[in-house]
Amino acid sequence: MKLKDINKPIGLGAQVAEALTLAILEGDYSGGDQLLELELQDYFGVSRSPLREAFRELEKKGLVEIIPRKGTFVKTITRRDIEENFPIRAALEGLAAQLAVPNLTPDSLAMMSEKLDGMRAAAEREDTQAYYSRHLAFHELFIALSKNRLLISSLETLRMQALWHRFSYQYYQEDLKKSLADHQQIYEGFTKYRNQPERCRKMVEDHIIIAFDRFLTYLKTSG
Amino acid sequence: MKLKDINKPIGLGAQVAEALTLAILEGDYSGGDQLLELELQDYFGVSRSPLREAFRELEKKGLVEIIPRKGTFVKTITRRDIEENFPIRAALEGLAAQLAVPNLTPDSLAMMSEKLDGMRAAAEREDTQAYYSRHLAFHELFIALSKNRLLISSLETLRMQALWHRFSYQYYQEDLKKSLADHQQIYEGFTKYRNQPERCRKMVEDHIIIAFDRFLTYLKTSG
DNA sequence: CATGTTACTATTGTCGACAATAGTAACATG
DNA sequence: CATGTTACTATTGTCGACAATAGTAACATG
Repeated sequence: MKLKDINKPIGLGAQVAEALTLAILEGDYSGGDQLLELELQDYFGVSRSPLREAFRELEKKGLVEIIPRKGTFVKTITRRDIEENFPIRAALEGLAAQLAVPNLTPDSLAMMSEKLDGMRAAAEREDTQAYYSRHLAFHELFIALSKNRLLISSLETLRMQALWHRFSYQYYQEDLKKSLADHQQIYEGFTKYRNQPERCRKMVEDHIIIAFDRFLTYLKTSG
Repeated sequence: MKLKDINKPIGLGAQVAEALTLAILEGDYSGGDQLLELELQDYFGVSRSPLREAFRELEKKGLVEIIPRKGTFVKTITRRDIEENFPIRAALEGLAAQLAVPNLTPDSLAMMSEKLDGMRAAAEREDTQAYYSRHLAFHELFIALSKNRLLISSLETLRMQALWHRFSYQYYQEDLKKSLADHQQIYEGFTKYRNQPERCRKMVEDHIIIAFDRFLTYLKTSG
């Protein structure tokens, strides 16, 4: 029998951390903004202990920088940050794909196909929002199948930062058709190359690098 | 002109975190041990605030696990942890090598050669301790040359965990000659394949995977 | 004896107060 | 006027106290 984790108690610190994470991801703060303890203390109605705990949590996620004796500041996303993030994600998602191959079951392939259908539907009605979240879920599928917990959690952090970048450049609209075709190919690759993990790795890695290139091109032409 | 970072003030929390990090890495604690606030409060002569801050720091480094309402516990290193760590490190150090290639200067190659000499000297007098620390420095050279700060800091964490593993299995003695030959080859690879970053990547990645295999074999035959 | 309840203890969670510091503004000095 | 000094304010750092909880032991109940 498999027992589910009993739900952990969630303290004030964790709650505040979650609220602040959302606020930052949604762009309520600008890079460089200081998170003032006194102010947030009033806002959330908690004392400074859980607040500072929350700050640590945010630091771990890479959303803020804590400078001793000065304060906690929302990180500024620079182009360099993006350029540093992508190659790492490409390497690690590629690795995840490779490790996922031996764990691919008909079931999991069916789930991927399902997500793909959802993406296609969203693309057809040009619902970028829906497309994007399903696209994230698609990636999460094979990442989870890598069964490497350290890899999964590392990618979670890296991908959150990428998500944040995305929000910062919110006018960026993906070419949904191109992206869909890419993912269709990845799915087919997983079905075809069941005995070539290395090939699946390269496939996913290249996919992310190409998406990155498109993004960079967008930055150049629009900025 | 390049200005050096002015030295950041270092609070009690950071000091305690450093002391505890060393204690854990050196094996003063066993996996599963609880870090009691009251006890450490007496030991370090600080109050609980900086102590809890230190716990967060340790959690970020992956050395402890904080369970709400129960406490902070030293992580237990399992074989699975090691098995999860190595492939990620291999992928990322490989990437670091690839990114380092365009930044390789005669100077930096000379430094690598120097480190290599130090390793050779240590290997000849069978000084495993010295060999190991120089070996770490050798890797750090090309990691730094990747000039990708996110990659550098990610690898720092991953490599610390590996270091910790090593301490846990302290009877593991590397075959210094084999290891030295490997690194000699890596150095030569960097000098020869200056226009083949991909090749350097594969070279370093394979190196770590092979070292990992040796380690696993050791675990099997000795455990 | 099996189970439920209560009381107690050890520990973490949260709070508000005071200390220390960084940054700034006003003033003093030559 | 340029620089040094002092006083003040806003903010983070640290502390000790009380609250809440988890875990255990003792007891009660049928």
